[in-house]
Amino acid sequence: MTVTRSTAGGRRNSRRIRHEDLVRLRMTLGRLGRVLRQQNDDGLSYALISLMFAIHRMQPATAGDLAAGEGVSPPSVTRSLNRLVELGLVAREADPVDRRNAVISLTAAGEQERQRILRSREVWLSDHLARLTDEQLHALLGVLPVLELLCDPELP
Amino acid sequence: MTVTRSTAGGRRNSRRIRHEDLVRLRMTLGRLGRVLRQQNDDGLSYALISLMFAIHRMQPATAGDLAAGEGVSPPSVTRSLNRLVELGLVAREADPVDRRNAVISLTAAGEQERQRILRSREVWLSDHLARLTDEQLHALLGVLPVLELLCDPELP
DNA sequence: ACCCAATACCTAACCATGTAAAGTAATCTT
DNA sequence: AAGATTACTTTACATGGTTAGGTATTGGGT
Repeated sequence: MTVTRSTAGGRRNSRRIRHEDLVRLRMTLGRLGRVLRQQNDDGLSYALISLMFAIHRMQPATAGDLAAGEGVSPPSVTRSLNRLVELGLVAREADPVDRRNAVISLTAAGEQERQRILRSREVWLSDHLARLTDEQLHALLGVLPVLELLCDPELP
Repeated sequence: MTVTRSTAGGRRNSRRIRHEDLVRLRMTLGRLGRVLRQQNDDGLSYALISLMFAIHRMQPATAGDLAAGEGVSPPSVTRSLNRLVELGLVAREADPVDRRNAVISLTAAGEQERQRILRSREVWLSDHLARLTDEQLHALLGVLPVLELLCDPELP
């Protein structure tokens, strides 16, 4: 990114973002989400895929962990887990120490599927990123931490 | 997990995006979408709000225009429109020239509501953007066109 | 030892919103 | 004028989110 418009006034709140930019940003982010949701790798829905990745990340995780991690209610996770267990992608067993906990992990098949999806996603994203110039790509990656910060749930 | 893959098919990955970055980008964008969907301005759902903005943008629009614009199927739009008409926010009338077309527009109440939502969204986004440094904010706005390009529906 | 509150998950019922398939009315084509 | 096309709607279904309430397990206070 090479644009370096300096804050001429110097006032901290002069950082006022142009109305139009706000709207545009909001709309674009919303749309991106929709597009990504729709790109579901033939077979599993977005929610299930997302959950599998969460499991992989937190393995071994309890159902509650996953709900918190996904920012979703426990019943929602329970239902999704049921589906994944049915499909043989996920194993759910009782924690021997505290039998209230459901300990969740990917089965071998689940891990395999996860990797397949990963590859497929990469292809998809790569195809889309291919439309960007080098600078654009660089800028996008540079902004990643900012995007992460944006969806970090703090402010209500 | 730091493999850089350069797939066959060639040119597109000559840029060698790091595997890890791809995953991170994908995950972050997905998460952002979820977060934004949840921030619904008390009352109307995300889909309805989004539709209202589309209407405003394309006014006067036909139902088909809106479906295309929202990247959603016609029945989905029809139902959402029904709801908005019920709520008195949207007017639907037959095009006198081609009576197959449903001409859609915001009512006065709809426009008022749209502006209310706009303000509310701005507050939300502003609050979140407030956590960014000046450079981060700048970089984010700079990347906007890139994000727009990303969700532009071309490649299947 | 026993009861009771808290915890962790599940079940049930509901809602929103996406889809595909079939229906209806208007228009266009030949 | 008949049939094809177009634009929207209706219908039926799937997914995934919610809240409310149920069940089993744990652990602390008496």
